[in-house]
Amino acid sequence: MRQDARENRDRILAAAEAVFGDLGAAGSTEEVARLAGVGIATVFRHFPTKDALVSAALVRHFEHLLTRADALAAHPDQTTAWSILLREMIETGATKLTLLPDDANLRDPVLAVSGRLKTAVSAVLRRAQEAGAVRARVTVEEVYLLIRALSQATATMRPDPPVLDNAIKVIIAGLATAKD
Amino acid sequence: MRQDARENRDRILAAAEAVFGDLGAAGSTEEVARLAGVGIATVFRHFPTKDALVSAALVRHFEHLLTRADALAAHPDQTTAWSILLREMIETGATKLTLLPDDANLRDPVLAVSGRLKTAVSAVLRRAQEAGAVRARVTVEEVYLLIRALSQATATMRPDPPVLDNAIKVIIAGLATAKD
Amino acid sequence: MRQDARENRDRILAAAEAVFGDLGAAGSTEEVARLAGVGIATVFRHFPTKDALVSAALVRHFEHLLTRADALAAHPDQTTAWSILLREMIETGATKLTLLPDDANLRDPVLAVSGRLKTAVSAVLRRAQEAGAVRARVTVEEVYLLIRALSQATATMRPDPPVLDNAIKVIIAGLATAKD
Amino acid sequence: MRQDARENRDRILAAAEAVFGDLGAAGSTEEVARLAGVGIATVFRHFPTKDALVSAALVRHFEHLLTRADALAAHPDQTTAWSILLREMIETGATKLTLLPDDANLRDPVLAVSGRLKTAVSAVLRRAQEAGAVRARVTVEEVYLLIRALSQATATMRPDPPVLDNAIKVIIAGLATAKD
DNA sequence: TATGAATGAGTGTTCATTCAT
DNA sequence: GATGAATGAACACTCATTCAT
Repeated sequence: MRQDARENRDRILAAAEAVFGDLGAAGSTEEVARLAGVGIATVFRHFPTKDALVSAALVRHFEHLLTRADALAAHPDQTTAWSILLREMIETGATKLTLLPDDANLRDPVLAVSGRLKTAVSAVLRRAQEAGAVRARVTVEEVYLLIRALSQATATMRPDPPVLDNAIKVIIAGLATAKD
Repeated sequence: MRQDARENRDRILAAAEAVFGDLGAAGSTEEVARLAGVGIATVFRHFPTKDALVSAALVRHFEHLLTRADALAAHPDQTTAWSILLREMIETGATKLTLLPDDANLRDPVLAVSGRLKTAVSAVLRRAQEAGAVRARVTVEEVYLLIRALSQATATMRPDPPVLDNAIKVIIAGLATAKD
Repeated sequence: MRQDARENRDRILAAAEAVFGDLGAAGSTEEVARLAGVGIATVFRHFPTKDALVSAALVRHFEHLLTRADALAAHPDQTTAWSILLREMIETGATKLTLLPDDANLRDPVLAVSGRLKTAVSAVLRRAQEAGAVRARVTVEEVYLLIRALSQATATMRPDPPVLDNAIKVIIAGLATAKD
Repeated sequence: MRQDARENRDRILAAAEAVFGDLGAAGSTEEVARLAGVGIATVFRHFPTKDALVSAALVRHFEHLLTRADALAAHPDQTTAWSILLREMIETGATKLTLLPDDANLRDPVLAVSGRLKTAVSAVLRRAQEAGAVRARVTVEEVYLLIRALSQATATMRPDPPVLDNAIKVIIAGLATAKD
């Protein structure tokens, strides 16, 4: 791939994240092209389908979160690391893009990276549990559900920051104390 | 209104709740008509606009929840009442339909009934606080955000029931212990 | 036909003239029903088709003009009679309703009464020619065209009354002096 | 704009003039597309709205007439020039398209060009008055009403050419002799 | 290879006409 | 005989996707 092509690909992905992050998958492909400053056909040359574009944007986002999770795994204070990761996943809209019609549309690459992400999050979670910040019986499944729920709600409902903050604190407190 | 008309109206509303609950407001009016077993024009005779249809479905849902909240306000054990209400609002998809483009589209009746619902929920919440089941500093705002988030996520992600159950327990525990 | 049925028929026709006179054939049948204070099905019981309704309204209008033309034929001053007839046909919208898609839709009764009207107008015209108020070579065809044109324009463009008045004077003067 | 696009634009405008000229603004956009030999979406790419399409067709027509009026202003015989202009405006359907629902829909460009056209017509009219071919008291308002009326009638009623010709002669004679 | 014009299926909405009450 | 609810075909307009330049 030539360099200008790669640059275009990146600009398109960034635009896609902006557009679909705001509007969900209801955002239009043409809007993505406009924001990226390229023609619509260029978008389709890089991503043969709208679904493919959304998937690629998801992958990009998951890769970024994966990097963060790995970094936080090395944090000296695992209690703090855990709450930072939680907050970031919610606030950066880990799943803004999960509004996809149905999961069957998700391409393999998405499943692959989201699997790796889940593993990384599990690792941070386990350390937090060892540090006593999260109850032992909590699994990554319910944590994921809570993260995705709040993250999606943040994208669609745009709550006041202090309200969101309090809600996150409730979850952190709940994870620390919930009896199974 | 004639009896057959009223029956159709009900069938249309039920269909609308199913369609928009699953797909958000992106669901199509024609799909609603098909599911209700009526012609498309019949839908528009009853609800002059897609917005009006979505609003009416919302109102119906909110009215049902309002009834439940009022009933639970008389429950002998307010701690239990609170957790039942929370669970029901999440599981019956209190806000499945909240994916509306923007709240400005919401007709007055929606605002009216949703206002009354919030008041009723606040009442149950306050009793739960007096019973010590919820921390005093918690406000209805963050509770609402958490409910809507989980309820929306339930509609779009269809988590396994035990996972959802655990997530709800986390929230209940968090509300009981979160420091402000 | 029962008396109430006949009354309904008349109310419907009057409403049709009002609605179609204002909006052309683009006016809606339901609006006619509303204005007449009857149900939509009643309109269709009396006139099986929208075309039939428009035609009937036309006939009514033409019959009224026919009466006027016959009366004016007996007027002592044929020059005055002619200009009165012209003015009335234009101002009452003799052809407001001529915006019909195509004349093929016009039912026989319309053709019949419009033929009789044309004959009556021709008679008044001939007298005006004998009185010297209109040039001999003028035929009823061009007069009709001018009347329908101005009448239609009056309905669709709603000119200021003095402007319309001046335009009518131009036509009357032209008819009196035009060389063939 | 690419050349094929410009060609399509022209074909669409020509089709629009044919369709709306015949049927008034009641003609359908799909019919325009069919006649132009393009897909419906192509029409909307060029003209974002039906109103915009009708307006553009109007502008095209008015611009053509404006050119003619300016040319005729230089004609050596202003009496002849006047009657030529009148005839052309009527026969080419200066206002075929004036059946628009309401003038509020007319975009600024339409108002602009129609204003310039009226000015140009006024100039030719004034010269004709100076040449004695039109009475001094006649204003452009009543001339415009007559032109638009006959032109609209020509479009909707398709009179025999000699009948139309005679009607135009009546108007020309009337303008020359009408007392105010 | 990148562009932007063209496409056709789909969406919300209206309206003449038919049918159950 | 009158009512008003139901119907489906049509219309204006949008959007993911393909094709000529």
